[in-house]
Amino acid sequence: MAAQTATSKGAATRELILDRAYSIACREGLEGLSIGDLAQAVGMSKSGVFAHFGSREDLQLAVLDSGGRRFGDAVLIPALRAPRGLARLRAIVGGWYDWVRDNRQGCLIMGAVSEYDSRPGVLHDAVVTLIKRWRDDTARAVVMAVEAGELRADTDAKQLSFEIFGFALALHQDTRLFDPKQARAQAERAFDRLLTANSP
Amino acid sequence: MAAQTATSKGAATRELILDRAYSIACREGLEGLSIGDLAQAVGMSKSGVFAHFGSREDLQLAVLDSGGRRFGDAVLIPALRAPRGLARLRAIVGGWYDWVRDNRQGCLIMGAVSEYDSRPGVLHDAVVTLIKRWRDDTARAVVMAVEAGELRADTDAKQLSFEIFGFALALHQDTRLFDPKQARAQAERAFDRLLTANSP
DNA sequence: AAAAAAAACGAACGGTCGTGCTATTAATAG
DNA sequence: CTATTAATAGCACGACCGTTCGTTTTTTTT
Repeated sequence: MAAQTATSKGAATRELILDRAYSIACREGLEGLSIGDLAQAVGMSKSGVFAHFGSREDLQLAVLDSGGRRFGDAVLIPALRAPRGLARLRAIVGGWYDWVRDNRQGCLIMGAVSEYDSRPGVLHDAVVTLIKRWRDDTARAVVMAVEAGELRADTDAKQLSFEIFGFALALHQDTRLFDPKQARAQAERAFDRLLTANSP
Repeated sequence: MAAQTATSKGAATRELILDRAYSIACREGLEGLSIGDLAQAVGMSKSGVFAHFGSREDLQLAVLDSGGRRFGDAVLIPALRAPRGLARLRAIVGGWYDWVRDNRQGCLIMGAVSEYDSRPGVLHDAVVTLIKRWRDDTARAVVMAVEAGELRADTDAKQLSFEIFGFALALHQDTRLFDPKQARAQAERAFDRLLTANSP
């Protein structure tokens, strides 16, 4: 069978479809993503698109998953290159703030949280898993900063990451509703004040 | 014509419709609210419901407006009975936290923010107006607390209300995604820490 | 009680939705 | 180059969408 190409034709177009689907879902939400619109966006027939996923729900799951990967690649992975401790925590938060700025048309994951937070189902579960992992990563970074002696020893990592999340949510909201630059400045300042309040 | 009844029949059923619409939209969002479902929920015909609003968009606007009134009645108005200053600020935040707890099936306004933050139109504008007023009320309460000497004189009211909003957003999210009681505790603590950090 | 006005109904319209099916075309394997 | 398999198109389906319109029922006014 010899060395098989990395991506067969099918997998390649599936990737293309997911790409368009992601950008539609960023604006319209996962619930606002329709197969007809998506097919038109990629220049295929509805059934052609549909065949790649088997159901709308599976499509939504795949898009959500791709959104999680994008965020990981853009924010979490780069932050892992920063040294453990405060530097890495700053990298996470800074990357996240940049993410909010750069995805001005909407953040898929934030939208998905709103859409599925009170609606049971596989998508709800997927959202919970995504956010939990993300939150845990943040808390872990806090713990390492404590261990490095860069934050007070009695710092509550869960509490701190709760507050960090709050600032990011407020930034996200204000960026879209009001003035992005001012929102960014306020978020930066909020985070800095949080760090000084917890500095040893 | 004599003393007219306060509400004609039409206005009364309109109110009933809005009531059901509100509770549907809390779960499904304003975009997930369909006239057919709504008609079934109130036991009327689709066209009967429709006639009260003239268009779906006007229905959505009316529901959003009713949501704003509900929040005002439940949180903002009661807080005005607290004396100016820190007491009133605490009342606003506490009432808000209670609101998140009591609307477990979802907050209409928070959902609307997500749905329309990046989609231009009358609903976007209505959401912005709603949030802006709400935020200004919070900032005003902060200013009065400063004037009363209960917060440091150099307190930045906009900054503080940004952070308060962040905690409420995080509370909202965690309440639905994770553990409501823990989320509440974290939000309380975050707010308290904020106040102590800014106490004179 | 009769007349006028308001409210609700029922049926239909053109669309779009997700989803099956059956062909047909394109990519891969031998 | 041929045989096999994977990928896509085309079409139709039942369901629901928001909306319109004419009719009927209910409420209000005279």
